[in-house]
Amino acid sequence: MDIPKTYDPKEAEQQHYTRWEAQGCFAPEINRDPSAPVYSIVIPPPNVTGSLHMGHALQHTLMDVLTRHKRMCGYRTLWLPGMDHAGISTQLVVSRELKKEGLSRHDLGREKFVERVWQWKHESGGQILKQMRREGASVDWSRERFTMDEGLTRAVREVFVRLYEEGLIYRGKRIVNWCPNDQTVLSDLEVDKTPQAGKLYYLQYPVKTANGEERRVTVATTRPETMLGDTAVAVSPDDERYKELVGSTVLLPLTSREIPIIADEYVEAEFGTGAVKVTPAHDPNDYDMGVRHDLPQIVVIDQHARMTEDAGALFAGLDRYKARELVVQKFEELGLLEKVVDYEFSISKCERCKTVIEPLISTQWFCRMDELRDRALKLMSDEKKPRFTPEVPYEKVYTDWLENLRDWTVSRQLWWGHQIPAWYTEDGQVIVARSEEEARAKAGTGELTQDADVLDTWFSSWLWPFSTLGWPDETADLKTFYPTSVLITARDIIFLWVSRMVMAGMKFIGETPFQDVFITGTVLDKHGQRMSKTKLNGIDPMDVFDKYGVDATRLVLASVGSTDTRWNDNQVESYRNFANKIWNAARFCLMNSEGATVGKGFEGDHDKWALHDRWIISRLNKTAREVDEALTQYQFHEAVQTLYHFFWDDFCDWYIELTKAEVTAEQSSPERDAARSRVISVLEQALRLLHPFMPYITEELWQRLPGIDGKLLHPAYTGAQPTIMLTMYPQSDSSSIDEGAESEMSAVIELISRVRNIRSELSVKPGDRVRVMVGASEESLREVFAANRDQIARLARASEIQINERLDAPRASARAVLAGGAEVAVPLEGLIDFEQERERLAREREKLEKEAAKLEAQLANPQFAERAPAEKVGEVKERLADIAQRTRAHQQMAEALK
RNA sequence: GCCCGCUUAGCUCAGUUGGUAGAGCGCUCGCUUCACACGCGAGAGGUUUCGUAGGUUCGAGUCCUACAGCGGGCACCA
Repeated sequence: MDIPKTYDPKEAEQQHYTRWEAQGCFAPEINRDPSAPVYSIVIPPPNVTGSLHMGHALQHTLMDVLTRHKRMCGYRTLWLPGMDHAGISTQLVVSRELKKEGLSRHDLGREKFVERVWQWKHESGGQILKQMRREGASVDWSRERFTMDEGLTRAVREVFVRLYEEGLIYRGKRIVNWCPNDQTVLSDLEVDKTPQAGKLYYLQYPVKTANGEERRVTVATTRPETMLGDTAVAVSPDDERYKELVGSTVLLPLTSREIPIIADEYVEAEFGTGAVKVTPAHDPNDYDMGVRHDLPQIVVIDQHARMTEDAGALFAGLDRYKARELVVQKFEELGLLEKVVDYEFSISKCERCKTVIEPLISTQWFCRMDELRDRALKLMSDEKKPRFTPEVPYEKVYTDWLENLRDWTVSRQLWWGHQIPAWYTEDGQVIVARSEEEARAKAGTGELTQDADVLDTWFSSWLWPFSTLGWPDETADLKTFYPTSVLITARDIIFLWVSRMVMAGMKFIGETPFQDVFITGTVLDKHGQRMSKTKLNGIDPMDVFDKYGVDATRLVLASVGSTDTRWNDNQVESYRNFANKIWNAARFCLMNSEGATVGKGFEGDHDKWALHDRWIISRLNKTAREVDEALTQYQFHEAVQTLYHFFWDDFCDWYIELTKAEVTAEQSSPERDAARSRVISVLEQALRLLHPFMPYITEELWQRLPGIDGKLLHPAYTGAQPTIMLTMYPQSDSSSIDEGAESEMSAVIELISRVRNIRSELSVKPGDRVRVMVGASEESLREVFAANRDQIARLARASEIQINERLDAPRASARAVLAGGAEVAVPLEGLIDFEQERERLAREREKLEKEAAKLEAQLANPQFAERAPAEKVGEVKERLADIAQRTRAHQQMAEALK
C-alpha cells in the first residue's frame, strides 16, 4: 500500500470538485425521492467586480456545511449561486479601463459603453465564481443567476410597474445625496459619514432695522459658500435674544437679496450662536425648514459641485472649495467675518469613490416604504420571522432600523443597470410599462423617450430569493424552493439587503423569503483591525488554501461562525495537523485492510461485544447527535470541536490503540478480519461526519476504502456514482449510546493514565516494562480490568497486570487512587526514591483536600441542603464520599512508604 | 447624544436553561513505541479565580445595577 505519510491537499482539491460537478451531485435533481424534504439557500450575490475575501470564504463555508449536511440527510437540496451587477462599482471599473485608453464613457456613448461593460463582464468579471469551486462550494451551477439576466430583468420591471400602479413608486423633486464624481444620486445607505477636522466660520449678516440702527446676526457654518443660496435666517421660537427680530429681514452680504428671520423649532437656542442660516437647496434640514416656511430654493451649486449663475457673477463657475475661500475672503474684507474656529464634524462621502457628497435638489424616483415596512414589522412581532442568529443584537438592529425607515431613492444616474421602465411623451406625460411596446400601446403614440436613469442595484437584489427561481412566472422551482431555509450573510447589509428582501418577499409572494437569518462574524487581522484594501492588511483566502489546504481553512472559518475573530495562522496550522491526523489514521486502517469490509464487524449481540467496541459505537452515536444539535442551532464551532475530539481523542488515541494488537496480528484469522472491519467501519462513519466540513480529504480517503460501492449511498441517491457526499449522514441511534460502556471505559482509561503518570514522574525508561497491581473491592470493576488486561498492559507498557480485591504491594511501590475505591500500585524496587514518592503523594492529597474542603463547606451550609434540589445535594455528597475514599487510600499509601 | 456587544490560562478563543473553569497554540519533561515528530506520553499554568465595585441567590463566568477599557451601530453636528 503506497500512501504518503503526509497529506497533500492539492491533489484531492484538483480532482473531486470537477467530478462532483460533472455528475450533477450539486443539483437538486440528483435526489430521486419525490417525498424528500427540501432545503434551499440562495447565495448573497457577490459583486461581479469582486474577488474572494475572507468574508466570502466564511459565508460560503457555512452555507456549504449546511448544504452538504442536509444533502447527506436526504433533503432535496439547492444552493443557488450568482452575482450582482453592482451598478456603480462596475461602471467605475470599466470607466477606469477606458481612461487608460484616453476615453470617457461619454466618448463611447451609452449603447457602446454598456456593450463594453458586458464584454468586461464576460472576460474579467466573476473571478469569485472560479474561486468558489476551489472552496468546494456545492452550488448548483445549472441555476447560476446574474441580476441583469433576462429573467431577473423581467422581475425588476414587473415589480416597478406594480409598485408604480399602486402609488408606492413615484417621481418627485427632493433634496438628495449627490456624488459630484460619479454624477449620480445615492441612497442614504450608500453614503459614509466620516469624522473630519475642519473649520467653523462665524459670519455676520446685517439686520435691516427700521431706525437705521446697526445690528448684526451671527450665523456659523462649515460650508460658507452655501450662504449665497441662503433664503432665511432661523432662530428658536423661545430664544429671548432674537425674539424681537423674528419677522424682520437681513441683508444677505455678497448678494442683493433681503431674507427673512424666521422662528423654527429645529433651531436649538443653546447651540452655537442660536441663529442658523437656511439654504433650502443645499442642506437636508434647511430643505425641510424651507418647505415649512415656504422659502424659495436658490440653487447655487451644480451637479459638478461648481457654483451656478445664481451664485452671482463673482462666483459663477468656481469649484465649491474655491468659492468657499473667496466667500470667506470677501466677508473678511467687509468686516463681517467674526471668527474661524477649528471644528470636528462628520462629512458625508460616497461609499464607492469617497468624494464628498453634495446635497442637491433633484428629480428622482422614490419608493414609499411605510406599507412595506409595516408588513415586515408585523411579521416580526406576530410570528418572530425571520429568526435571527445571533438573536442579540440583530433582531433589534433590524426592527429599530425598519421603524425609522424613510422613502428609498431608487433611481441612479448611471448607464450600467436596469433602465427605468418609464417613458415620456412629447408633452411630458409619464408612461410606466413592462416594455416599450406596452408603453406605446398605453400612450397611443410611438414618440416616446425612455427615462435615462437606471435603478439602484439593490432594486434587483431585493428580489433575489424569488426572481432567481423564475418569478413572476409560477415556476416549479419557485414552488419547491421558496421560501428558502436560511440566509447567511454579513451584518453590514442587514438594512441594504436583508430587510428589503423581507419586504419584497411579503409584498410579492406573501411569504418570508427565508426562515432564518444567520449573521456571520468578522474576520479581523491579528491586531483586531478590519481587513481592508486600503490598509493592505487583508489575508487572501486563496493563499491560505495554498499553504494549509481548503479543508483546514474551512474548519477555522466554521469555528469563526458568528463571532468577530482575529485571524491567526496557528489555528489553521492546527487544523492542517488535524487533516494530517485523519490522513494517517486512514493510512493505518488501509495498511491493515486486507480481509476488512466496510460496514461489517459489528454483528451479533451488542452485549457480547468487547468493551472498546461498545464504547466507540456509543461515542460515535453521541458525536452524531451532538453535531446534529449543534448544526440545527447554527453552532458551527461546537460541531467542529465535537468532531475534532471524537476523531483525535476517542478514535485515534484510544480506539485504534486498543484494537491495534488485534488489527495488526500477523496471522490472518476471522477475528483479525472482524477487528479490521470494525476499525475501518468506524473510520468510514467518521469520514461521513466530517465531510460537510472537510469535503476534500474525506472524499479522497473514502474513495480508497475497500468495498466502496453504490450500496453505501443514501436511498435518495440510489444509482449515482459512489461518492461520500451522497452517503447517509450518520444518524444518532439512542439504543447504541451505552452509558455503561462509557463509564467502564473511563475506568480503564484512568487506570492506564495513572500508570503512565507514575512512569513519567518517576522517570521509568519508556522501554522498561513494569508490574501493575490493581486492588478493587468491587467485583464488577475487577471484571472490567480483567477483560481488558491485554490492552491495559499494552498501553501502560506493563509486563503483567495483577488484579485483586485488596492491594498488597511491596513497600517500594508507587501508588495511585482510582475512582470507585480502586487502587493501583507499581512496584519499583531499586527505582523508587521514597522521599520523592511521598512528596508526589502529598501533592495529590493536597488537591483532594482542597476539593473536599470546598464541598464540605457547601454541605455544611444548612441553606444549601434546604433549598437546593435533592438531586444536586446527592451529587455533592457522592463526590465528597469518593474524595474521602481516595483520601483514605492515600493515607494507607503514605503508611506503606514508612 | 442614544443603543448594543466584548473584557475568561502567555496568545487566539469556547463556555445556551445559574450547580465540579475548557480547547488549540505556546511552555516544561521524556520519547524516532512497527498510522502520524503536522506525532506519542506526562505535566505546569486561571492569586478560590472569569475587567472593577456592588446586588439577587443555598449557589453567579453565567442573572441585575453602576463604572472603566476596547469595539460596533444609529442619530445630530448651524
